[in-house]
Amino acid sequence: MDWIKLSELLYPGLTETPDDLERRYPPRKLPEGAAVTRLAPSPTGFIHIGNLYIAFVGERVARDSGGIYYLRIEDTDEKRAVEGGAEQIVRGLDDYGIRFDECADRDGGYGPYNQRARAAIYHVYAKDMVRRGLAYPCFCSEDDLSAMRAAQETEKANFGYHGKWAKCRHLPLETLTPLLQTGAPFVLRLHVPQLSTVNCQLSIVLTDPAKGRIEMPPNDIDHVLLKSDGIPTYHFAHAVDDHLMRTTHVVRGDEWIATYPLHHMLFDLLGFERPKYIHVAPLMKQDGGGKRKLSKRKDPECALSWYAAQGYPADAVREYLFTLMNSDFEDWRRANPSSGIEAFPFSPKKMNAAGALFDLQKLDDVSKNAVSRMTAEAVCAQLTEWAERFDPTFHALLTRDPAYTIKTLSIGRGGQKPRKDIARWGEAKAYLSFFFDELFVPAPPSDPDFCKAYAEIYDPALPRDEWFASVKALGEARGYCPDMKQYKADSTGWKGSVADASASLRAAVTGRESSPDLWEVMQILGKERVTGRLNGG
RNA sequence: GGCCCGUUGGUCAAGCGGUUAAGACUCCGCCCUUUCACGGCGGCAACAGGGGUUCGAGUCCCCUACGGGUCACCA
Repeated sequence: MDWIKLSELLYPGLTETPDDLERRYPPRKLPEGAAVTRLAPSPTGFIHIGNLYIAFVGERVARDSGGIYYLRIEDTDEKRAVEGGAEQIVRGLDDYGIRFDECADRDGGYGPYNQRARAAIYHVYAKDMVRRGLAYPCFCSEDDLSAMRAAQETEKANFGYHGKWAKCRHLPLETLTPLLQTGAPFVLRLHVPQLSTVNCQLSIVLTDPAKGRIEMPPNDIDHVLLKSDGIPTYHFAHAVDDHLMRTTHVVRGDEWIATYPLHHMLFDLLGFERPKYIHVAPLMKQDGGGKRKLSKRKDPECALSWYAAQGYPADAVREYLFTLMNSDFEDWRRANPSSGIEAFPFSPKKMNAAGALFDLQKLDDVSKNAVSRMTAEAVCAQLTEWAERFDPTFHALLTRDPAYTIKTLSIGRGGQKPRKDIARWGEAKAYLSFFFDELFVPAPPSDPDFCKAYAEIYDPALPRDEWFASVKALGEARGYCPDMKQYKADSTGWKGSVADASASLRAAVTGRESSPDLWEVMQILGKERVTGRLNGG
């Protein structure tokens, strides 16, 4: 076979060489040990919570080493591309503090950062591989391939385009030439060389900080390198791009482990130095007795947009994801409650090899803690922003008197033991309802007479202690024991305890069994509204 | 079916040949307390099963079971 001739037939007039590209994209000038990592999503516009999880890993590996974190859009599949999808991804990740040093509109000298725009680059390597007899055109149709697959199943052979099944592998130039001249569609396949030429390896080894040492048989499949539209498959693009963009650490989902032997072979054949790999296990979901991968179709919490709609603060989602990434994160956070997350000593080695089950209950807890550490002003700002998007009616109430709103959010905040009432902004409306007459839902108090009597003597000028005393005194006169210990020891003769008396007041004023500190609630509400509600109005 | 990976309480998990097998979430109880919370203390609850190796195994090896991934002109 005259491979040079074939390469000219395939890519006439293409004169650029791999060496030219080496010169155009020289090694980065970075300090020793600086890692270059990337996020490489498809521009579907949909961000999976797992994408964010992987993004954090890559971002931390780059940042912690003083390296580069960049975004490459893998738009090689037309069917999946969505208008504006790439921008949505950048914006969505930005909300969670993910920033890219390089991306489509911030070229760091290694672009373009969209794979479709790199077609000419891939063709240089494609032509070079054909010249070296490492790639060939394949004219098999979809039907041919499914027939092959069916035959392999009956013969119990390994699936895939390899060995005797690779029909187009040995087509002579005389057959190829007319086909190509008539413009018959073809894909370019890898021509797997004799194993002996690939360092005689009987097995290849992947060493991964998260997964340990994995040994696998070498690739023997003639995988597709370029699709019929001339755009590469993931595998070929991965090798070319991550080499040319000088990626040092490939952070990706562990579903790629199975194709690692192919990637290993591609890097070797192309003469590229292989990067390090960090394969991240998927986030799982409890499903009946077992667990499965979080699914875009079945699980709403799979989408990053869901967290925004629920009103989970971005910080909380990030904190939770970090607890899944490195299990000592929680201990670190307890010891360093106010440190920025970048101070946490993240390590890929500490990641679990198996997929972690995503637990919304735990997220709520983490989120409550995160919210409890925020100032009232910060809570107000985020809540208002959330409501503007997702609950306009509530937004109108919150912004009617911002100072008032901040007061309602200040109760029990800022001390050593802050309250933990809210996990997500979507819960805030119910939590704050009694502060707004439009939302207030009255509940009948257990002792309306007591409430009315208390309305007579309520004095907002009283400081908290004296206010307590006045509740106790009136309660005692009406049969409520003022001393909890005494009441617990012997309740005979009492209508209830001062706790019951308070509960009655709380019900009248807030319409609920539980609320923040009643004295402060009353202070904020003002005498008129308090006495009105105590009187059943 | 082939090839890989995984399996410690309901969940997240520490553990790196000798531990009373940490800690966190959930749930329950008690304490604190004017209430609601917060907080404190305590409780329930685990090494998938079977064989080895070893004085000794959650930790090393093998087998089985179960779970996951992959085997596209998708990434």
